[in-house]
Amino acid sequence: MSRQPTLKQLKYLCALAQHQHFGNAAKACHVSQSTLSASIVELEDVLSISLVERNNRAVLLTAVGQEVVERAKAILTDVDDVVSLCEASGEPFQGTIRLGVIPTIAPFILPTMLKSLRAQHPDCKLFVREDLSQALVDALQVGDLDVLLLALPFPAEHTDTLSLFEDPFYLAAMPNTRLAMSTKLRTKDLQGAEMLLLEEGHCLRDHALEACKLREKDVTVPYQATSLTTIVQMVANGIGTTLLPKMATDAGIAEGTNLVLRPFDEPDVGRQIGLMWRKKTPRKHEFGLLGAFIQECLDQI
Amino acid sequence: MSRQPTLKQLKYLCALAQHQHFGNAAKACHVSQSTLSASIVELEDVLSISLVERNNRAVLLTAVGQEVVERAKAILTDVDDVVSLCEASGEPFQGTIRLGVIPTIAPFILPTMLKSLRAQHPDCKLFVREDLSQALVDALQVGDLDVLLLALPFPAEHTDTLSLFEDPFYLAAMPNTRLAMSTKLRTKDLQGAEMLLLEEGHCLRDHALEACKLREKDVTVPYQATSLTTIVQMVANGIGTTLLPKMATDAGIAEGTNLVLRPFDEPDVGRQIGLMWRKKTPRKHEFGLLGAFIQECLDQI
DNA sequence: AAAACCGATCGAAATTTCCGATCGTATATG
DNA sequence: CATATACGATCGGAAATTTCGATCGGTTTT
Repeated sequence: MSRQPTLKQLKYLCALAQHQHFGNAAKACHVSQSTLSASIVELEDVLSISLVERNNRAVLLTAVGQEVVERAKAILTDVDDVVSLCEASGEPFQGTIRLGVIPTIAPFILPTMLKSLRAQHPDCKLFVREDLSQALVDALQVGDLDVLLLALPFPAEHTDTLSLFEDPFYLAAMPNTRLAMSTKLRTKDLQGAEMLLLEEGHCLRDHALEACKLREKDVTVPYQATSLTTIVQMVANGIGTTLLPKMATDAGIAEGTNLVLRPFDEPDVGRQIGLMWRKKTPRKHEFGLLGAFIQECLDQI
Repeated sequence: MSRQPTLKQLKYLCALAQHQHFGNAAKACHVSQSTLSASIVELEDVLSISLVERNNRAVLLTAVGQEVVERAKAILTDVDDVVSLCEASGEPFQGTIRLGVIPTIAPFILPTMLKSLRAQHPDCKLFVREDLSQALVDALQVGDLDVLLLALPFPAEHTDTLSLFEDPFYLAAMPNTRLAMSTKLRTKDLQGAEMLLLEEGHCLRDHALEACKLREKDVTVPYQATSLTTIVQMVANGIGTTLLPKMATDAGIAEGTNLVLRPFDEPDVGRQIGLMWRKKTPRKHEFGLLGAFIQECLDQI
């Protein structure tokens, strides 16, 4: 009867697969290199198979090793889910929630939300990570995050989403421009305008293009447009026009400028904001309540 | 940062859930009662929640405890799957195969099969368990068995099946009876005959009823008919008639009697024999080869 | 040729695990 | 009502393990 591998061994193996380097993986696991090395050897011994090829300069996973890593990851997140289940089993908002938020939402919601949360649920520890949608989804799927606040739709397997509210786009332009002065504002009026949008990777960019039926070539991509605030400043300096989510304007992103903010005279020009979590999470109910909580926060703004 | 539960702790919890008794669970895990008790306490400590209620005379699982047990079981079989994956990753038939076989197949195939296996794959360790289909399926799903050899169809979730061969039914009757002497044998001729079949729970019984379009009331259920050999002896003593799978007659189950064995003059009167395994098993390929191997064995009989 | 890097290995120390014995409590028995 | 029995919790010490720093042997870079 051969023994079972240990969770620790599986964890170390996953870390090794991620870092491709014994020393770094060990550091990430807060153990010495010798410990991790021995652990991997022991795992290979228990499974009586070679998982890792330590050739010159590179740490490579065997075919079987890769498969084992995949399964080990799943097992580890399943174990984490058990922990989460227990944490959440008391009243909701008692444990730790690891929340991912995209950069075009975070600055406009988090201040209000964190304040309300501390007031209403002082025992809830909220860990927030701000990153692009794809990075957040990746982190969600490997179990580094519990729930995401982002713009939908965003493709992600093994996840469920909860739509919270519509966030309409406003046109932001200088007062004396054509678009600022037209009687009615339609998306087709944007054709040929000098639109400034965030750089590749921001979902706001994609959703704005889609909502306004624009093509890539209609858009001017400014050098290093990494935040909406930057873009607003550029528009205020007459470089072009842009679209801002209502959320951002409500938060006063255009204060201190003389920009004109105009809603569209058409329905459904905007993006959908919602929550996303792993299908298998044991905390669906709590996250549903979190959604309601976020909606309350918005009403207060 | 709270620590992770250990696989060992989860294993002990599952054993406790199964035995509902600390001492017995400990025995099943080959540890002392104190060890298991402490382990459970530690697990509850790590998860900071009560999993087990030790009231008077009874060990009861908390609601959360039950959920944790479910997940723990899944995790443990996933870990076992990793081990299986590695065992099977070398050449097929090198590791241990835990095979479940139903009682109406086992005695007629296993002798030949085990002999061939030892000859062709001396490194393959075959662990065999003989039980009713439902018990085997249960064992398969919790990971106690790797693959089953049984009669299909048999409903089972999360499993795949591989049909191997048809096993026609033969009528077994005394020479001077109506059914033994009729020119052509049809299933409808069985109406009203005194059919002896195995007791409830044997799938052979159900498949025989279905293949011959018989109802429960057409059948005489003898007291304690637990094996085909017993039934054959009863028929040989003139108590009634029965159906025998060809597999059993080939193995000479009716030798030493003067029973008439007649095939039906109709197609598709029989049962389908096949393999079944968990959908998620990493050893599909190996089990496919096992199926081919079994077919070869049959050709030798 | 020397230095730097990387993973394996070893022995000692620290930690954890495990067991038997015992305790406390609740139930069954006389 | 007293005693016996069954069960799980707890404790202290022994045994097993885990962990670390130091070091080795190999390769690559300088």
